[in-house]
Amino acid sequence: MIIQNLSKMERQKKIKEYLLKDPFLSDKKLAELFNFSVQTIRLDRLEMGIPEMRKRIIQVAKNTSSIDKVKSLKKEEIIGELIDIELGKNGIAILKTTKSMAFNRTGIIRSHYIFSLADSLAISIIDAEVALTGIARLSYKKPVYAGQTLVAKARVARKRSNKFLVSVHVKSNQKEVFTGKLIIFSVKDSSKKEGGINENSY
Amino acid sequence: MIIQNLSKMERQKKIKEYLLKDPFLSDKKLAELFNFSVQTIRLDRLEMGIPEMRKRIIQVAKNTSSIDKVKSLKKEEIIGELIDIELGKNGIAILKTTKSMAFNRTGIIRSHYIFSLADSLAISIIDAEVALTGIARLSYKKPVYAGQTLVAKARVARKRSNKFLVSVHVKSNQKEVFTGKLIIFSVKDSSKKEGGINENSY
DNA sequence: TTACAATTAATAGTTACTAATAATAGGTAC
DNA sequence: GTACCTATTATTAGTAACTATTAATTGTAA
Repeated sequence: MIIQNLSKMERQKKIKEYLLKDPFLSDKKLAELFNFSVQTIRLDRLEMGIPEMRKRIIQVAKNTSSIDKVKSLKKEEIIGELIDIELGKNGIAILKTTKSMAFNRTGIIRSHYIFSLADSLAISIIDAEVALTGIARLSYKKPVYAGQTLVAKARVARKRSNKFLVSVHVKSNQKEVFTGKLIIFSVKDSSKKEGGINENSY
Repeated sequence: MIIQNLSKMERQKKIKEYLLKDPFLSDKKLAELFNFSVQTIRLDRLEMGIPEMRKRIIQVAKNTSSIDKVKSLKKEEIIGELIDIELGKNGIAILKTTKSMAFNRTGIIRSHYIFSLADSLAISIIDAEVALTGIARLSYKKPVYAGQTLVAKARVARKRSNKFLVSVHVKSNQKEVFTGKLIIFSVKDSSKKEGGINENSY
């Protein structure tokens, strides 16, 4: 299954996607897959800041792959898939909706699935051992239908002592379907930061 | 000979132990740790049939990455039990919380389970074929611990055309743990429909 | 045609190995 | 003492999957 005739941007986007799905692909295999030279693939990786295969594998093994940085939630506790995170700042999670999340009759996703995505992402980005939701304001903009993929972006808008105001925007096909403002309380601080921002997530 | 054999055996045993704890150790690092040459470590690994570092890491990575990243809420887990309802007016639902709904570390129930209870109850008391949550204000008063039983009471506070303001109060042991105000939109009226009781959420 | 981006090639150096062979230190057996 | 044996260490050649750098080639648009 060789892919051809791709623009540079398209190729880079695809490389990203492929590596998110399968971090075990070497440059050589990618080159064969996309029918470009190994050097081109390497340049692409460099431009996108994606580390080499061996480092990616180590990340996966250590679970340093963004998910492990999360202290409040373990990976099984996160609804959706966490794809990028900067602790204390922001994060992105994706949820692929299915029929089982929807009302049978309409195929519309039940609101609490969307809230669950937003809420667990919001909690994930708090840099604390224990984080609890206190107050939330939710706004559902558009119905989401089973099969649509939701992209949630959360951002710490304000911090006062142990109180975090987190805003979450959920989109499907570039269109906003949900926004929420959550006030989250951190119960314990885990401030033994080990600087390394990014490389973990791409 | 015996003494040396013993030390060799001891070393190999230790290597095994070290690698079980930390599969990321290279031969070089092991050699430094045990103060033996890299070649000796290699021979030890060979004798014990332990693969090289990179292969060990791949094993670890494949194991951990096989974990299902997308965890969704199961129906039985969120629904709770609808114990009383007056369509268009009010309703009561009960949810027995379990460990699987809680943070492992603290045993505190994840907020979206409580919201799910409140939201699906609120939707179910709306006398409409399709009801969707539009806006919600949530307030978590107290942490709920796994094992506690939650009682949710929902009431239609106001109705304007297809817009319902529903307030939900959730208690555990007579104490309020959550309140929410939800604005729910009915999309179609079901007052004439047969079996007008909501399959929507319950 | 020139200019520039995109792509490919080529080269040297790295890590963490495998595989094979050889050298050395120490003891044992007769 | 010499032959033998084991454990250990060293050496060499070769591998995959890179990084980093420089250079050459191809394509395309002004």
